[in-house]
Amino acid sequence: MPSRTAPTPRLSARSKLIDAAHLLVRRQGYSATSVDQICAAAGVSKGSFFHHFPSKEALAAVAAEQWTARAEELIFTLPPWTRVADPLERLIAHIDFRAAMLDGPVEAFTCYVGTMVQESFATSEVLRKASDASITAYSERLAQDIEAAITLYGIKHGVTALSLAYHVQSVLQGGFILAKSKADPSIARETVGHLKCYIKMLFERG
Amino acid sequence: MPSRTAPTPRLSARSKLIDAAHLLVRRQGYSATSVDQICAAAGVSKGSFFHHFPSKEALAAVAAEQWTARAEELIFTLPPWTRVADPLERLIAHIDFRAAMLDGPVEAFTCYVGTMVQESFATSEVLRKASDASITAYSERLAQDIEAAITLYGIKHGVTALSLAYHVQSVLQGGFILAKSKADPSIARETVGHLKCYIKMLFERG
DNA sequence: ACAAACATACCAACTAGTCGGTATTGTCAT
DNA sequence: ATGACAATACCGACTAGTTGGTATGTTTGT
Repeated sequence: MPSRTAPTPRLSARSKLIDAAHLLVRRQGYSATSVDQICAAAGVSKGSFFHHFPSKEALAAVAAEQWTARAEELIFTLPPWTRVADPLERLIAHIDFRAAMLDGPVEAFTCYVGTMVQESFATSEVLRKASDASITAYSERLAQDIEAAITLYGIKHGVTALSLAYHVQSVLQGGFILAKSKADPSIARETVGHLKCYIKMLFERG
Repeated sequence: MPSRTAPTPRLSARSKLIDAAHLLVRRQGYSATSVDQICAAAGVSKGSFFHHFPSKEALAAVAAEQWTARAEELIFTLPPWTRVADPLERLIAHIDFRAAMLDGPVEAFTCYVGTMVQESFATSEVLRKASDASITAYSERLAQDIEAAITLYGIKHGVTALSLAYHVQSVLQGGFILAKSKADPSIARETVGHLKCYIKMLFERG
């Protein structure tokens, strides 16, 4: 005799909660997102929530780790241009890719950890560090490609790879804020255009 | 006979509430800041709060206007370099000034409206528009100086004044996020350094 | 049988906002 | 100057609903 309730693939509640956290926090921010909301969006009961996570803060921190993994895959692994041989070409393709992502509803391309750290940097070291880890991982990964491009082509003004990688992060995060305030991603694409222009000038043959 | 209670300069509760909102929202974000907290920080009762403002949202919107006025004065009027004759020199001085501001505790130099819009863009059109108005006002004001510099010296790649002004905003806002995640302003100064480098290259004689 | 996964009912603390009232002010006739 | 009067500024207790988190179970896979 089959059980009444569906077989419910186990361990899925956990990842559904993380997905829901990504979705809701990107849309409303961390504080404005309640545990009940996350549970409802994930289709999971509150008891289940606190079975998997000791607190809302703990879920948010795990969701930050997950966000890093997701970005690594979506931005540094899956796209075909990540296998382009020339590192400068790869870097420019990276910028173009980030610009192309800036389309559709704002909450679909903005950054989970960037949104979260704004509200939590002063009140939760756990969340601040989780956000920092994600941003740092992205920047250090990107710095590898930049470093290779510098080695191959040189760069003006003694710019360092890691510093430029953080600058890329900065322009993206700032672009998200402008896109939010205008409810329109075009301004963010424009700002990333400036970034591309800057990088190309840095690598131009003097 | 003097009255027992102090003369209490009237209308001060209103501005004290606005100041408290700036302080607390920059530190904790909008949602995490309660009306009670704002009242306590301002030394004002809750009854008084709702006498001056119909809602928390309304205070936040008025505080955004006030933030614009404050920025206009602090950044575009008071500093002596705003009277430098050469517009390009003035623009570079502006960037240097913004970089120099990035010092001390993070919540002391970050942006009230940038923080607020992150959480409210999807849930409150009132706050989104109030934030946008502030960011737009800053950018359009800065674009005047950039326009003058372009007229005088020309610029590479057909960059427009307003677009570059928004790029400046973007880098600043992004720098704030990095500073928050690292609990250290130095990374933000570095990113503004890249911005300065970009602008100088754009205006270099070809 | 056993532990992990899930659910429901519940709690104390906190939330934005209301309400009835008091204190302080400026205005104006005297 | 002074007293009457209305308007504005201010106060703190209250409410209805929400918050993160807990306590106590039931279901499920092995």
